[in-house]
Amino acid sequence: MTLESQSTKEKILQSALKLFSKKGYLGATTREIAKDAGVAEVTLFRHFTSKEKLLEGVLENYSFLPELKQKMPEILSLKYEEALHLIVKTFLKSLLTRKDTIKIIKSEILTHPDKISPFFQPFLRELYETLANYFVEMQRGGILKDFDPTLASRALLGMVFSYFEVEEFIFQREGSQESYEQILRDFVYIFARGTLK
Amino acid sequence: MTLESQSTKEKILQSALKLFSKKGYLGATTREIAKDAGVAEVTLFRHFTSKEKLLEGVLENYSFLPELKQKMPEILSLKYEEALHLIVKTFLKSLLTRKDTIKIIKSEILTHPDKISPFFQPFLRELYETLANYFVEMQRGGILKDFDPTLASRALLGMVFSYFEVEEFIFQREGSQESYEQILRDFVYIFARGTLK
Amino acid sequence: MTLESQSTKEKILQSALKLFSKKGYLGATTREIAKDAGVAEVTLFRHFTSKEKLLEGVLENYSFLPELKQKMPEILSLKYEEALHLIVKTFLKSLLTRKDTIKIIKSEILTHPDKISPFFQPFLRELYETLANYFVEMQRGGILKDFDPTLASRALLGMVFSYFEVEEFIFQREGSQESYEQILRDFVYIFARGTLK
Amino acid sequence: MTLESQSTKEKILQSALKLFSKKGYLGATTREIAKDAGVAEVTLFRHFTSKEKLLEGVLENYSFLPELKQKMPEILSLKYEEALHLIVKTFLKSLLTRKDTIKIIKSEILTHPDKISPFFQPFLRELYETLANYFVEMQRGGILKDFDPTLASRALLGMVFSYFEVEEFIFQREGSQESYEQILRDFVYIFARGTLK
DNA sequence: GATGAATGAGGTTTCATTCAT
DNA sequence: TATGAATGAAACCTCATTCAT
Repeated sequence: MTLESQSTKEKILQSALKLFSKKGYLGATTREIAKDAGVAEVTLFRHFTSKEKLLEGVLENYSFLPELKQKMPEILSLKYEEALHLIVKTFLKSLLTRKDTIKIIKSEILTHPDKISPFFQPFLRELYETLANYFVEMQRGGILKDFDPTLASRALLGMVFSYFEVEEFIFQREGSQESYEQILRDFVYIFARGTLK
Repeated sequence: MTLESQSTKEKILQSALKLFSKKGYLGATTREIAKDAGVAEVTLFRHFTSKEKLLEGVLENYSFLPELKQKMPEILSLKYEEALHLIVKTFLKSLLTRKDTIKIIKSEILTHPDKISPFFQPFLRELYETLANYFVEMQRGGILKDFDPTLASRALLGMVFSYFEVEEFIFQREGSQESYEQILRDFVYIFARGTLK
Repeated sequence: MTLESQSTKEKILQSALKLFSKKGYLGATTREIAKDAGVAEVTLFRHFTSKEKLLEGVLENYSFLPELKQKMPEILSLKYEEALHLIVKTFLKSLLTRKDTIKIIKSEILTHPDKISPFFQPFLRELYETLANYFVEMQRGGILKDFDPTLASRALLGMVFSYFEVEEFIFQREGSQESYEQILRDFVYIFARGTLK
Repeated sequence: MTLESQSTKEKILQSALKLFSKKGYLGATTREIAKDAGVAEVTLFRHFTSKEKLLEGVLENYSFLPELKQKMPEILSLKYEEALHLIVKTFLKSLLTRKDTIKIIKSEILTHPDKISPFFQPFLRELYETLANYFVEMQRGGILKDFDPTLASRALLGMVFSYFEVEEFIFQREGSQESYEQILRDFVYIFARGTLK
């Protein structure tokens, strides 16, 4: 029973993620989400009270996980340029994996800032912080120049994110991890030269 | 007559831009757009046939202009780092000016790719091309290293755009030109060092 | 001027006849009638005040003319069966000529009885009367049996009208005068035998 | 459940029949149909998807039934003139019963031939056929002259239908079965004399 | 927990018509 | 006389949601 019901909820969430990301929050109707999930429309409301709660559910459920943090020890043991490469590779991988969620965030931040921001801002801050800490470490080690570490984080991640955004959403290119490999190398090369002492 | 009518059309377009960017295409109703423009709802349809045509009108009307190109001569006469600074400054200025249009593009690309892409892709390609040409010039002059010029364009503009995006849309920080000044300097510094021979 | 204006009015009436008969009174819009007539929509209202007045105009303008009456002398000089044949032939010809008007009458009598009846009832009554008078004449001459002459008129015309109706409107068969020739002969034959002494 | 729902659907169909026949398809609004049926407007759309489907529903639901066929054995056992009388009486009864449906057919055939024809043509053909078969039988028995049996069917039914049409729809006379009795007798008398050997 | 039936509110769009020129 | 621009009213239809089972 609990299992059954969990799975029902899960099915609804998956359909919602799929359809919200394809048609936007307003464009996807509860009717079609329910149909896609194979349940009656009312059942959706049993589980989520309102469409907005469903959106929240989707965002919570599929929230980013700090995979980067988990890789931090490995990163610290690598040479600077290799470390940067691992960082952006991990970042890009998570972007590709969360592509649907990112679509929703991008298209709903405008109309539901109150729903999106509280969940997305902390993630961003922590991401920047984590990377900035790494830069501070390296600056202390005398390896890097004395730049604003948070700003540099945003520069590096920004290059990657913007590239990803344009490729996937503007040019609609469905890139694979591998297809991004060389680009990441080039970005890292420029950034590394620009920040090394 | 023509003047009157143009101004009516213009008023509708402005209201549409405002409301589409605030509430999204589906979230903004023709009723409130008309009301905001101070005309009857039917009048809107006399001028645009359908809501979709209105969206097209908004996008066409407020289309980006290659202000960068116009500045190219001046850019070529400056020292590399100063040139980069002028480039990103011009770019950011246009982002801030077109903020509402960008909002619409970001949130509707998902659900109206057919409407948005044809108008946005060429602009992007030309933007990258223009900047890449500058890099090629500088590489020929022996000033820059031998990197992929288009990719580098995207790296530089990506940093700026991503920063702009996060500030304005995620952190909702209504930044002025001036408030971005130092950040642009820092980005340019990193990028310049990373690309100079 | 008067000529010009008459011709404008006439063009509108023709377009209205055409479109009312194709799409019904409600189905045809003033916009498309005006467009078909090659005038601005407002011009139509200059000439007819309202859509209803336009319908009246169409009905008046194209009203049936008692072509039968004009043929009465000839009819009286013919043998009974030949006379009947000329009568139904004349009747059918007028049906085929007025087909569009008949369409309108059939489809609008329901929703505009007040507009249609006053114009159509007198015509019918006169038609029946005229034919009945002929029957009375022939009964007095001892040629025909002693039946109700008006009822017999309606029987004869009813056969023809019903056939016409089914062919043209139900089976959509655009018949020519000639294609009806034999059918009329058969109808007349049955009716003649049924009424002759 | 099923019963409840059937009754709701039935109520809507009845109101639609009533209002379509009174005001025409375009003249009757879904709003008033729903109101007349005592349900919300949306409910109407839950059951019929679109106004056109509702029209189809009305036509299907109230389709003519070949009551004539059922009476065929009795007819065959009667004398010719009595047989004809029973035939036209049955026909007229069905016309009076289906008056509303006939109104709709008459007024919408023009604008919805695709909806009406497929449902009405087969009925007509079968009606003509059934009656023609009777005439053929009688011709074989040497009782009737050698005329085209289908044409004769249309002549007989045409007289009756046309009379009905003019009375009910043009003269708006709401006739009862009885009021038609004598007229039918007269029609039958003429037709019988005209076709008997 | 799940659902078929029902709904109030509101969406885009079209219509006949008027105003000002 | 003729018209381009504007409109109030209302059309069909859809949405998220509730009720009763």
